[in-house]
Amino acid sequence: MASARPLRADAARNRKKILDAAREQIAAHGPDVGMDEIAAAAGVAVGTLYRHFPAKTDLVEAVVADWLDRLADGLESAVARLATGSRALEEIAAFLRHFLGTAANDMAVKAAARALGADPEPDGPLQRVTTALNTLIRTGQDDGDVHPDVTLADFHLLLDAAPAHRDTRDNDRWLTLVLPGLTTNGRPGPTA
Amino acid sequence: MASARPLRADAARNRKKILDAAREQIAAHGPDVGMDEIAAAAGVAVGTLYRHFPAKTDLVEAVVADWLDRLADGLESAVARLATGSRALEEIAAFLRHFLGTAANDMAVKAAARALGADPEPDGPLQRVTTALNTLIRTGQDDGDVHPDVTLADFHLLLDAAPAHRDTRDNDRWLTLVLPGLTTNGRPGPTA
Amino acid sequence: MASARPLRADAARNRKKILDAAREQIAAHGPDVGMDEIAAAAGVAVGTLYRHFPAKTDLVEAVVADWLDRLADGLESAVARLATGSRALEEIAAFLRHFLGTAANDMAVKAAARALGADPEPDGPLQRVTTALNTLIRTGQDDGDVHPDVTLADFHLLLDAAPAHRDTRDNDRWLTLVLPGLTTNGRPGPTA
Amino acid sequence: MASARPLRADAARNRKKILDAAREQIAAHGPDVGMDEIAAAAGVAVGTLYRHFPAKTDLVEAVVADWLDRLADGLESAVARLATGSRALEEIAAFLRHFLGTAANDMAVKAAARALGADPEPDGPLQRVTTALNTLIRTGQDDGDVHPDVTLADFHLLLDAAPAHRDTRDNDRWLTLVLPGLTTNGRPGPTA
DNA sequence: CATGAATGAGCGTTCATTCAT
DNA sequence: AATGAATGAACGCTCATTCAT
Repeated sequence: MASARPLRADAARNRKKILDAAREQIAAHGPDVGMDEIAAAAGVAVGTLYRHFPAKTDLVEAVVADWLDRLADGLESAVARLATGSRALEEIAAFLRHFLGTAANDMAVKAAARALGADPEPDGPLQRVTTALNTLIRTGQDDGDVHPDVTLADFHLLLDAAPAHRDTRDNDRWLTLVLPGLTTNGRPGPTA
Repeated sequence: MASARPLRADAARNRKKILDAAREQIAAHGPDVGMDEIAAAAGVAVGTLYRHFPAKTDLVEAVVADWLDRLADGLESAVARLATGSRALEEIAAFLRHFLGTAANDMAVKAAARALGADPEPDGPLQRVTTALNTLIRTGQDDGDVHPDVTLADFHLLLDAAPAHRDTRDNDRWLTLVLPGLTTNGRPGPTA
Repeated sequence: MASARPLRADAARNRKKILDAAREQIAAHGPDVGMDEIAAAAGVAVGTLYRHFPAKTDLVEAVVADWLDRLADGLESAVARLATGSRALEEIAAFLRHFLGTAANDMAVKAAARALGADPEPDGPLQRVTTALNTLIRTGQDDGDVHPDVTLADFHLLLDAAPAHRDTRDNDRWLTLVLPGLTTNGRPGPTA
Repeated sequence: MASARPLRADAARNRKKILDAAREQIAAHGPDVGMDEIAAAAGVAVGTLYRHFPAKTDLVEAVVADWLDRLADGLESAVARLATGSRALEEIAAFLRHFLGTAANDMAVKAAARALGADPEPDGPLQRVTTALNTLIRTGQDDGDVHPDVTLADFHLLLDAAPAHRDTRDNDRWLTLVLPGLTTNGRPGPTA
């Protein structure tokens, strides 16, 4: 049972072009870029855009889902690395750093992170992110690195409106400030 | 000799009504609310809005300035309390908590925080905020509580990304996570 | 039976200030200047402006009437000079030249000339202009200078289309082109 | 390879409908008619207006250009007729008469004539008008009919604010009054 | 009477969305 | 299925006019 539509080859190609163009345009000019501009950037007509995404909302959601997919890929790789001796806290830090870097995707990412709090439809990319992140957190806690009261919700809280600066220095500094709160070292908590 | 124009009693009342309505509407529906809606919420006609604020930009800026004014008041009180034995770190925490609470102002506040990085016109409310916050930081560092490498820019970084939730529990949790990074305890830094 | 209202001294002064300001502003920025701008230029508040002229139309009409008054003054002087041997055709030429010069009043004058076709309320300034101009025409025809078929309507026709340039050279050239059609020399007509 | 875009059949039809409606509306109610009114008169939505003419300015310019195009057609036909024995002065008179008749286009024509003094972009309709008119003038001068000092600028002067009456009688009379100034008969000039 | 703040219809323009080609 | 022209509600803003002070 394929998910409703197998999608012809050229249609799939168009879908990708649109998604890429949308990400770029939204990143470059904020979420208020016109549909026409996105269409032009994708090299298609508006009509085509609407054939793939019935409303602007749908397009934005698809961009976010696309982005979450990549995040999930990264996180699952991180989880895999745990088996080869990598330390969970370091992977978490790397994830945060990567998130902020990607967040050069700026405005769109905000909406994306906001979606982190939304309904995680089973098997959706959000579910994969959630699962992988939870694994990292629990492992980090087992290692004694991550503070025992840390949950997924904390990441939501921190990343919801993460600094969308494209300045690496700012991102690094933000990490420096925020990481202690997640660790046993920085916050000798109830369990310590 | 008031600053340029004494402003008639009823005009001043209207100005306040508009500012209040604008804050509420922007908080409720984001910065894209129509001027007509703000006017309706304020119980005046659009023309009146424009008499007081020549362009939407000016209105938003005024809302932000208004909010910064209150922040400055709070911060200066905090600075004053230092003289009576209050501890700077505690005042900083209180300030952050207050900021998040006020930030039920939601979207508008974001713009405000963003303005923290903007040009601090001398004697403007931003200048007052800056000055007071710097005093708190420096005092906290002299107390040995605040990490020596913390600067005003760090607050900008953190507050820019502050969760604009109106949930007190979330706000408290955010503070718990973020505070360690600002202290010598949480982050035994280079100086320690 | 004074014409409805004797008008207090200061009110009369205000009326004049407004009229002058209106002429200047309309001349300078076209007939679309805002009432506020005219009021400001007159040094009064809009309300005062509306007390004197219930609608913008009335103000413009008053400006035109004012201008016609001056024209009438000039024309009546011209008529008076006929008695001392002045030639009517020359006076007509002088009048046209003066009209064009005044027309540096530009846009407003157009409306004025247009009004020349409007209802000439008895004893109004338009009536004076009409009477004097008719006298000049008839005298010029008696002199054998002005073509016998020329009427007041011809002046309306020509002046309606007068170039509202402030360039004297253009005005002189226009006169050169137009004058022959009004004379027996230039147009050896049916009677000649 | 048409000039940039071939334009779909229906789009071209709409463009014409809009241009026609604009000419009519502007003629009827002056250049300040609302875009909505023009759109309604054309039987399209405002958006369509803006698709064809990005700003009101562009629409008005197009109306003028359209009108100049027709003028140019007429003038070039006149020039062509010179070869078949037609007299230049008569063609000039016919042109003026036609201009005034067309000028029932009223207000729009004013702007058009004003444009006559504007930059004659090469190959634009204005250029064609200029060229043809110059030919007529020069030929008329060679014929000994048109006064030797007459130039294109004189036509600009006369037509700039030509009587936009739609009354044929008025137009004929205006021509009668103005023509002598352009001829050697009416104005026995320096050369005569 | 003068003042100037308030009114609100109207304007030019944009843009998500629809639909004829 | 793709195209891009058409739609029309909505927006920010202006300005002649009214009316409380």
